[in-house]
Amino acid sequence: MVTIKNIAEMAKVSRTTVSRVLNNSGYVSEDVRKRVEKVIEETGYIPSHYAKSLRTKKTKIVGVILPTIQTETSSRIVTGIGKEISQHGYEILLANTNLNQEKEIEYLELLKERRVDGIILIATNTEPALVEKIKEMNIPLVMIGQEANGIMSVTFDDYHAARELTRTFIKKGHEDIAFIGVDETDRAVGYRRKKGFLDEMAAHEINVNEEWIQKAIFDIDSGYDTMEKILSKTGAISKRSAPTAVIAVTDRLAIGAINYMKKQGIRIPEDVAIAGFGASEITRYLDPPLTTVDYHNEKAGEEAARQLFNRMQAQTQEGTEKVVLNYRLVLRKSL
Amino acid sequence: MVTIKNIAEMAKVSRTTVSRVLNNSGYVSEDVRKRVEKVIEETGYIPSHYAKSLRTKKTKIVGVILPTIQTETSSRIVTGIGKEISQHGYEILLANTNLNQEKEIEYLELLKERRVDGIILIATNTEPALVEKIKEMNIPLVMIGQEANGIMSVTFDDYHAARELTRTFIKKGHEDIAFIGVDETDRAVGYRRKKGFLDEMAAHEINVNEEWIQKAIFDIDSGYDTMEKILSKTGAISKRSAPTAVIAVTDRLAIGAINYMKKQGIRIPEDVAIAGFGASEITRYLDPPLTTVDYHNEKAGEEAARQLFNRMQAQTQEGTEKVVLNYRLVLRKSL
DNA sequence: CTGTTAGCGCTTTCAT
DNA sequence: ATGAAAGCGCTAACAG
Repeated sequence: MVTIKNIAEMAKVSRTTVSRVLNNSGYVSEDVRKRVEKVIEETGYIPSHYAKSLRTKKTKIVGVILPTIQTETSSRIVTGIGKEISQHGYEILLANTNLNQEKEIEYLELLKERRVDGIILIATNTEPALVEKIKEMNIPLVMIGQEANGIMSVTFDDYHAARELTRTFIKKGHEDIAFIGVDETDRAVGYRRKKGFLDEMAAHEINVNEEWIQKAIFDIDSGYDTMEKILSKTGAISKRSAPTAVIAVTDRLAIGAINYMKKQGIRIPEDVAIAGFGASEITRYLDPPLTTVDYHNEKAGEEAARQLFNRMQAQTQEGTEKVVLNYRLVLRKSL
Repeated sequence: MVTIKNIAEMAKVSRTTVSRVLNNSGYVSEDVRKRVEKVIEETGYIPSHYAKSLRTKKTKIVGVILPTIQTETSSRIVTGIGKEISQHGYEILLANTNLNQEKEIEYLELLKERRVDGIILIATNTEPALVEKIKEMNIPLVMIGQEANGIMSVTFDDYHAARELTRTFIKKGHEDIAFIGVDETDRAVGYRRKKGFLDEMAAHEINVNEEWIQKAIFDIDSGYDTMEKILSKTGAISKRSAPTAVIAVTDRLAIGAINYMKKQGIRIPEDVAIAGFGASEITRYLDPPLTTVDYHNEKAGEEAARQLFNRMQAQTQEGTEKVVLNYRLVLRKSL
């Protein structure tokens, strides 16, 4: 592999000079520059980025830790991050935990070993062990999707989105609304969306039927099963014996629920209205098209990258700006 | 940032010794090892991976170039790659071209600059400029999804998958089959799948209606539009005036086509049968569930990683093994 | 405008 | 069993 030293010798200049033409820094006379460039051209020399890093203390890499790349949310966020950072000559080092929470901490260490300039964490939880680890890392880090004390974050306005969505159902005359949620260790998806729903119901003084509030896991089949469970419950509190509407905390859960209902001959939205969260591409093409909440995931990725760069420039570890992105209700025929 | 030198001083040993305990290489007496480990523990020292790379000439990074991460194919492949390489202490450096072909070549240079140990390219074309660039790169590289002379690859058996799928349609009594393809610069998806279709039709001596063979681009709406176009054509060659079946080269195209047909009141599969390729998750949950071809994308990623490691170990740049993965027809109600 | 020198943090002979 | 010395490829004072 040809090095800067070889180039210097061949062009009969010093390594410094070669470095200067490489980086367009300092003075280099035209003819020397030409000579050096010619040699570089001929040899196909490509400078070693990590040798450079050793001196400059900058790897120009940001580590991205995520629970899985196989959701539209994640892949859109990663796309957004990539767009923003590539403009600054940065690249993404990918750390996929495959939903294994322990690996989040492992990967933080790994990324430190790699001396990444910053980290973006697409989080699914805010467990103390994780938060603590992040704080002792001493590397600029921004979290997406969850927020925690003293950590920079870009989050979605889950609470208000859930409230507004719920309000929309209520306005359409629904009172018997079922809710398919997920575990509350996921503060954003599990806790806040549910709280938004409950608070809005309470604000309208509508009783909720506890049996219609169920917890699922993150996949389509679970939406199916959970819907079955809900419909098997009689409405002890409610006037009616079955809900007229369902709010699912993700589009996939909603799709599963719809599948179960269709199988039972329940018409959507005539018999039961439904909505999800996430605005996954397919929701537009479902029959009927699914009402959902668009969170601008790609923007979130871009924004997180911008925040990260801000912090990286500001030499300080102080300040923990948090940005909360807005959302957009996508009203479609399912409601 | 604490370095190996600091540790050495604090433990009153040489850097060499610290290095030895770090890497479990050579002899280190028990008490010295203990002493060093204690200091490492106390200081929270984490060795710099790229400083190590500078000496060892191994970055333990594989670059992954892909057209977009926002398809299930890509994200599954990346997951597969990640699983395989993380077992060897490798990480993924992500290079997302966002469907900009020129960037493929740009990123090859970038990855070389980063001195990645190997590259996996999820390819959408095999243009001469690209192939040439790859060959002069002198870095182990395996291509996924496309194949080219002298380049290692992991590909899907598009040709036979298309033939078998077509045969299945024919066996069910279909002769008037429309085909929604894509541009043939994509040899795998555009050319091979089409060729498989045509050859199988020819083998059964069934005439194809040229007007029912249309070219789309890679999105759902294009499937919709193309289906509209096909149904607007009268069947000049065929006995009937409209196709009784449609083969779309991707699931998304099929979904678009289905949406158009549903809108026209065409029943599936009673009036028109349809199938796609890719086995995207949603196909199971469509109404009716979509017949499709499962290509085991995650396995493809793993396999590509394994091939890459083989090549990286074999010091030679010789040999260009190509593996062709098998597929699985997923027969569902849409056919 | 150009070169000399030193050093980033690590590993690897080669001695001892 | 441990250490000294050299060097990986690059950049950054500092001289001149």
